[in-house]
Amino acid sequence: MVSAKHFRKRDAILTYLRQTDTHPSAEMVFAHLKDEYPDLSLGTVYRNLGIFKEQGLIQSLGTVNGVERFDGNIKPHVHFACTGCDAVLDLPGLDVPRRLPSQVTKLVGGRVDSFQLTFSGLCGECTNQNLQGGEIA
Amino acid sequence: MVSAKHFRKRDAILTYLRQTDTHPSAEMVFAHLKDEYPDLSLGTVYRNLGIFKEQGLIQSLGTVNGVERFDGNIKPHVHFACTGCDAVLDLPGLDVPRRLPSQVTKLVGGRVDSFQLTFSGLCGECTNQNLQGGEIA
DNA sequence: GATGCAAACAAGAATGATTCTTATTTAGGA
DNA sequence: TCCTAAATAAGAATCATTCTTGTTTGCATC
Repeated sequence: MVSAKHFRKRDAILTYLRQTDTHPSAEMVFAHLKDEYPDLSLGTVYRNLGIFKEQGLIQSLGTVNGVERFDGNIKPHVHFACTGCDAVLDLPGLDVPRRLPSQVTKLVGGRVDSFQLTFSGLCGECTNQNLQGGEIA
Repeated sequence: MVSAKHFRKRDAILTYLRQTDTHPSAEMVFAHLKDEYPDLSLGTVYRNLGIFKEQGLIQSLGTVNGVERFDGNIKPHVHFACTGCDAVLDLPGLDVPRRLPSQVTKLVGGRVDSFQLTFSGLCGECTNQNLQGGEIA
């Protein structure tokens, strides 16, 4: 049995990361799983996120507003980060330049493992809210 | 006089960021300027980096190993981060795809302000060290 | 079924980067 | 000279993240 009782919480963390498209932080993962696993601790989430990252099962998107965000989808793809609501969205269908990594390898003279392309700005929702309300402060 | 005595340290911070290509952290800026300004405080560096960032005079490259790195060059360009020695290098001459931002704007339905493309891996120096010594631990 | 071991875990302490607070100093104008 | 606002130093406070310690769980062996 791959998913023994022993690994229930660990599996739940990984499963959630693979299901969601919210690119959650450790805190967000914790909040989501707290209902189903009332005795889950934030430390356990952090530890397992670290393990998954090390194993290459998930990827880190770097920090948004000082908080690290994670992605269960490890295929290279492009992200958009909203500076208004801190949402992180996938940008599917955007082709990532294929030639670039090998160009980089030549330039650096080392080894290129991965890359990360993130656009940032205001998402549609935040833009609309700004236009309607006008109450930014 | 634009650069009054009052703004000496502030100017020094910005000037250093514009001169160097090391993409320093707050701590690194502080260490560099400490010689010339012995009574500079780390808090002043942080505060001014924040101000510059807000004013768009510098850009943040996000965190490398949990530490935020800054760049005095605000023109869009590509970076390489070495996971071995935490160096961050410019990759000049790499063309950033021009069509992408407008594509993103359409997809997101909001506003795109900037993007960030960072490759990561082992730089040439770290690769050589690994090959020679073999002593990674 | 009892025993021992190793992985997983909870809880909270500790760390480290970053921000905030407070009181002081400086520059420039009235 | 006096006043005001910006800049500053120093250290306290905060917050995300990691580490430590002791406990529990599952599994293999007896």
